[in-house]
Amino acid sequence: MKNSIKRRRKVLKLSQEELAQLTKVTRQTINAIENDKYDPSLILAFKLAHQLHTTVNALFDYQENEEDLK
Amino acid sequence: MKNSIKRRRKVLKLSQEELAQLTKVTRQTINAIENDKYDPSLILAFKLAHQLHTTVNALFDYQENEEDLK
DNA sequence: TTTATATGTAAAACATATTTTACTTATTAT
DNA sequence: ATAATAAGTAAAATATGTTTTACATATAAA
Repeated sequence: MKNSIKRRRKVLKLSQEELAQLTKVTRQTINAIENDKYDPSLILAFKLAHQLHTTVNALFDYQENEEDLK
Repeated sequence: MKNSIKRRRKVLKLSQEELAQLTKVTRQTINAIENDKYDPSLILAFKLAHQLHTTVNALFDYQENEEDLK
């Protein structure tokens, strides 16, 4: 699932490390999610949306044909 | 994290089994999530929101003080 | 009141998300 | 050009989410 974390993070002039601290995960987690290694947990998605001043639905680009994925 | 899946599912007169099939998970997964055993993955949260005609943010009740949870 | 459908629950196996540690490359500032 | 900060990546360990199988209870229909 695509997301606009990197773009929105840069708008707010935050480093991966700073966003990691704000959401209480490691920098590697932020990096992996920005680079589509895996999707975050639901609660981390909410924290990211909150810190980036948006909603989960706006931050993540869910496509109908992702129906088969977990 | 609380959610309003059961309530919204009943509005649409769907059984847990039917919602499970629509979102391509097992009935036990729906049951566990409705009864707050664990939170769904992000992609399942999107599928549930979609089938229940709502958004992830509206379906799940994220609270700021859940900051410490994963 | 028996039968069918729906819901609650549990353990083991399996899949995915996150941390930790560590090293590398890229970008920015001095 | 060197130093500092930021970003990309990876393997192993741990945590969490999902399936499978199975059984129990509750609710609705015949």
